[in-house]
Amino acid sequence: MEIELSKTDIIPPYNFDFALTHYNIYPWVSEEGKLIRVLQLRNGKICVAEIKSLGTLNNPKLVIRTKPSRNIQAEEVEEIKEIISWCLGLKEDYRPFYEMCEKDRVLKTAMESRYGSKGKSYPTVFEAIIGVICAQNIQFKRLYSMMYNLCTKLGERIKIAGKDYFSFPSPKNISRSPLSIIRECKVGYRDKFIKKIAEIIVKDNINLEKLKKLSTEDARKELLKFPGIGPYTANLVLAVGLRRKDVLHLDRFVREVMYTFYFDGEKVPDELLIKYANKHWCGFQSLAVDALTTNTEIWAKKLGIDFKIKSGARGE
DNA sequence: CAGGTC
DNA sequence: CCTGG
Repeated sequence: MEIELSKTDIIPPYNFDFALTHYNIYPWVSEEGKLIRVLQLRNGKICVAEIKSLGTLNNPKLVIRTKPSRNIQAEEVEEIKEIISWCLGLKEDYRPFYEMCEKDRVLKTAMESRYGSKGKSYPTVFEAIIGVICAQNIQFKRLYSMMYNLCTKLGERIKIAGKDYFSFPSPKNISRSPLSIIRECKVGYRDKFIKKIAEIIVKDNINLEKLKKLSTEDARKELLKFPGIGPYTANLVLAVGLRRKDVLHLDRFVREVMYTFYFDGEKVPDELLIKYANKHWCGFQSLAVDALTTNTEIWAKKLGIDFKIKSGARGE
């Protein structure tokens, strides 16, 4: 089954190549020009979506091929299209953000090589929450192995052309797996949080997708109720799980980048960083931070700065 | 010993 | 608190 997405589905500019080469956290996989991932549909069905580009930056066109190809209902096709559109931000208009970058020499430089890129987000709020919890306290690249382990040990397996693919595990799967198995995924102290959150969702029958309809403030309040979710995790979930642009997460990488490029290398208190972001990147804080923390060591050279922390966006 | 949370 | 650096 092939699904085509063109002008009416994608707001240009759209840079598919960026999506293909950055932040491919399992179950996202990039293979031979195709972006692949397993999806679990509302009715529980597991399928694989393979996305490739046939268009250009200003005339984007994507084709989604779904496997297995048989027995896909019309409403399932629609659902797959919606999921992919959401994850890749196809309907997001980033032009106001680019306009803002024009006035910021650092952001302008950071965005130069990724014009038309749109942040990749998680298909479900649940996957976003677990993903961000795994992102606490680590160098970014470790996130890849944690998510890979969770999927291969606890996700659903599907074989396509002799190759195994895994879905991101459902709350139910996680909630009923022993702590020791979750621990084996090398998630460390996060194991209890991950299991606890899954248990709460199953026991209280919570539909996390409803958070997408709430205001950023209300959604944040709901997120903070879960164990293991503090201000950092809540804000990053809002950014990568709910596509909120007006949130800021401060971790060591973000702090370091802001000190270096906006405060002359001086370590200033968080309050000042927050104030700066709100003032200068108003409404686009999360997009600015995304730009600043992606391939930093590469574009920093154009500004004559030798930035020491590696970004991890490309997954090494 | 990070670093975000408890 | 875990784990990788």
